[in-house]
Amino acid sequence: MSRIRTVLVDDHRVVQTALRSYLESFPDIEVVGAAVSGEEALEKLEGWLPDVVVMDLRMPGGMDGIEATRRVRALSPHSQVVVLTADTDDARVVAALRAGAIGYVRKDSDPEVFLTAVRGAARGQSVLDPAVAGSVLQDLLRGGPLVEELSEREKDVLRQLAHGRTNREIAQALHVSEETVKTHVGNILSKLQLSHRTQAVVYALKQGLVSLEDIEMEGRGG
Amino acid sequence: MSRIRTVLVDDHRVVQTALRSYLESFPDIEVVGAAVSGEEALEKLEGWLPDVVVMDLRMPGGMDGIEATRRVRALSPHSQVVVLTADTDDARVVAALRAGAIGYVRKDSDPEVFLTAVRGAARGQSVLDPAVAGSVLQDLLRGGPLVEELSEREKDVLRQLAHGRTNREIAQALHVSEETVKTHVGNILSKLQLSHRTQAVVYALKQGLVSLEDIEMEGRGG
DNA sequence: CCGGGGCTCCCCCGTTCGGGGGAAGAAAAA
DNA sequence: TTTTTCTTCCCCCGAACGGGGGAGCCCCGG
Repeated sequence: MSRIRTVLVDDHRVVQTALRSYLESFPDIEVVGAAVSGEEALEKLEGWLPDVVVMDLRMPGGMDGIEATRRVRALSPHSQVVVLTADTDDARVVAALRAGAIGYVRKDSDPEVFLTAVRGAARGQSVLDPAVAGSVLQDLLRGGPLVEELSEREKDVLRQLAHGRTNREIAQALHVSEETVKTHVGNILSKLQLSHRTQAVVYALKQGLVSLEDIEMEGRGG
Repeated sequence: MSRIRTVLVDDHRVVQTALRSYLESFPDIEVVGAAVSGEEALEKLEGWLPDVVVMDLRMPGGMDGIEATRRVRALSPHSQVVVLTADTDDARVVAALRAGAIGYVRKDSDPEVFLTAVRGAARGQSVLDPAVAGSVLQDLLRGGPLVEELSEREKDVLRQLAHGRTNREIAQALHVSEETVKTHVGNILSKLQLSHRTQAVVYALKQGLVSLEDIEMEGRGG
């Protein structure tokens, strides 16, 4: 039986290299490629022909791990995606599974779980980290992430909200009237079933719509 | 010359195991121990007698990597601490260096940088990730993180803010009047030189005062 | 063709925020 | 000791916010 062709997608190159070293210490696993972004992974995917793609959810740049998972599955249905992430947030895990991931392992899990997930994925078996499988399934049952219900414009406004801007500032940034922004904010809160913009910001961050690192603090010296 | 005695402190056990595999592939490095928390590392430190402690900043539990670094240095001055973290936020890096770390490497750096930092630390040399060394130095010059200027009570309020609560809700949670909360919020914004509570929330998250994972979304159907 | 959704803008209204001021007690620092 | 800081609470006021309504425009799908 041939070795499991594995690809690593993680923007943390130190971690990526370490994972490669770890996985290759097992004779049944072969690391045939690695990428630091979803874009890079997709470019090279057809050249690698992997059985398993180990995907980090949290990545900088335009494409996050969820979107990357979706496209990997579309481009190469044979390749199974195992999500390996530090994320403890159920919402994003659920989104990843919806996007076509077959396995999910947290970085703080026992390494044996990770190995099992990779080997399982190669056989088409789903291995979910037991630490969160329960709550994730609950999430799946009770409906998907509400962000996806947001229109593009509403996501724009939500991103602006996450920068701590007022309606007026958002109006200027997006070149619309303050009234329009009010409408969007109202619709966002309504769709997300929240009541304050502060909650919307936390929600945006949890969903990965914006990254904390992307936010330059305004209005302070420094 | 004997091998560099190294200890890994990272709550991500998958990553920790992978790093061990990676480091041990080099003949001059020996991994003599590993811990998933600052507490565990300190307990076993004197048994390990490491030359280098590789420390992740972001860890759950009572002690974070910064406090752990401080105590490692106090308990075993021979052991040099290299911070290895996904954190892209300067503030916490500066805090870690203040706490006595000699090296700092981001997880998305070139693995070579990490190796250099470990080997340098063993010789007492400081290796700072060039990707951020500049901005970190600026931070050091312009003074420490503003959070430290906040009183305990103000941090309590800031944590509440991060949950998207209104002044009234915070008042109930902390068992004080709404007026008191208003005072605290005002002082927080003033001290942090911000103008909206939403910005304060982002600030709290960036500083690690609260973790995104700690925040249970309220006010939505779930 | 007509309906629905998205984007834009406007009105009104009550609530929440943020900033200004002051004040009292307790605890810690000078 | 005096002084400062922290914590608590109160006042007033203007600005910002959230919810409700309506309206016109465009585009896509039935």
